[in-house]
Amino acid sequence: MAASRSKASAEEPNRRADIVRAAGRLFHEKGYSATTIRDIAGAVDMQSGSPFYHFKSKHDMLRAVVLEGMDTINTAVSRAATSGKSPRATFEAMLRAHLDQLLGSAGRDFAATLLHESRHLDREAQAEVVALKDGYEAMWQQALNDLKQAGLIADDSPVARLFLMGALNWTVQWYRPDGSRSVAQIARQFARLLIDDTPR
Amino acid sequence: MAASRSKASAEEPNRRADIVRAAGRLFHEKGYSATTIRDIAGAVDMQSGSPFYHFKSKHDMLRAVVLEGMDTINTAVSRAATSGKSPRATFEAMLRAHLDQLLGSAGRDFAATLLHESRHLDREAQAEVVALKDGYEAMWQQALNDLKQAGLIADDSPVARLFLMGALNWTVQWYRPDGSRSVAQIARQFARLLIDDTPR
DNA sequence: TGCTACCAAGCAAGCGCTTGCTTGACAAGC
DNA sequence: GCTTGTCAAGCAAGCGCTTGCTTGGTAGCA
Repeated sequence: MAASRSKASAEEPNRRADIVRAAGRLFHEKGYSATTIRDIAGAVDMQSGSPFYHFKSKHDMLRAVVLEGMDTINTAVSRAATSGKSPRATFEAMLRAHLDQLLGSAGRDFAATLLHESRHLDREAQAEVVALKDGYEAMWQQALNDLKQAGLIADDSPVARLFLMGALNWTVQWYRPDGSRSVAQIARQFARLLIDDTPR
Repeated sequence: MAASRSKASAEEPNRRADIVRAAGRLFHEKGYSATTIRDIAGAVDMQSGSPFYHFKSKHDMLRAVVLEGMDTINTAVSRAATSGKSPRATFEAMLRAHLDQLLGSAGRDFAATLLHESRHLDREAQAEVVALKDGYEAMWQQALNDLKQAGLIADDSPVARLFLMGALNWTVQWYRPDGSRSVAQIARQFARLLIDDTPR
């Protein structure tokens, strides 16, 4: 979104974006079903009926949050994937980008909601998300293929990709911003776990 | 569970267990908040007030489901861990046991609810689960330490363990029983991704 | 007779969402 | 310069329904 609008100044209120942000945070914290319209409205100092001026339903709010998550993570990882570095460096940059979106304060709530609450979307919106996700995962599959071609990994099968995506996405469950490990450190260590570049 | 009761015959009705099973399935399918007491009661042919004879609240049902999940997966993996085989074989047996509980028809719903709905427990029950989970993860940490000692992996740090647990637990999101890969095949491939036993 | 396991009915609270109306900003007409 | 009309962005109230849970009663068995 945000792209269809020409000016994105911080001056204008843009309450719609406020609602999406608040909804994202609450969906992430409490889950979609346990979050009420009154929670969301209260978080942006509105009456409980007012968000429906901007969204036609609660499902529609979820859709906005999930698509925002899909878009930002896709953009960030695409940029890393096409940075034109070596397969190994490209791969680690992709890891860092993915984890940044998932764990960083910027889009954390959107990405987490995307991962955990998408099933509450109606069939139509769900298909929309699946299509975007397929494209996203194809990008990772390509990265693994490149690593294999370069002789850096032994297995670039789809299961290997799912293995990796699982390890990445599960970080949401245990990563703490105030912990001892930075996102970049985790990305590097994950790369090392898959790529055996120490001669022996 | 099932241990605190002496007889576990299939003859006696044992409606309480029926409720736990139905609740587990529904919590897994729709999520805790989106599942109603009426859903659960209906699934076992009861009126909506009747489950409260067996459980004092909906939270209590969730607690029963989650503890059942924790218990069965812990038991299964413990048995694999102490089977006295080589570190490599033990490890793969543990992978298979974990994935069996997570993906097999037996305890799938319990395990999945444990993974995704635990946050809806009250603080008290949550602490109970965390304590059990810490013990469970320590078992995996030990397995990684053994692999490192045997020279089969390069990294046995906690991050490596979290990496592995993530890959394992994420299988819930993509595994399909009617798919082309069996659980045992996935376990083997996962082991190969971490252990480099092909000489080169 | 007493206990287990349940039903039938319903309560209070909270749910998503709708409705009719207000308010401030801005532009056009005179 | 003042009125008039339009519009976006809400507010205040509440509707119909669902929620988790309670209660009084009772059939069946020991």
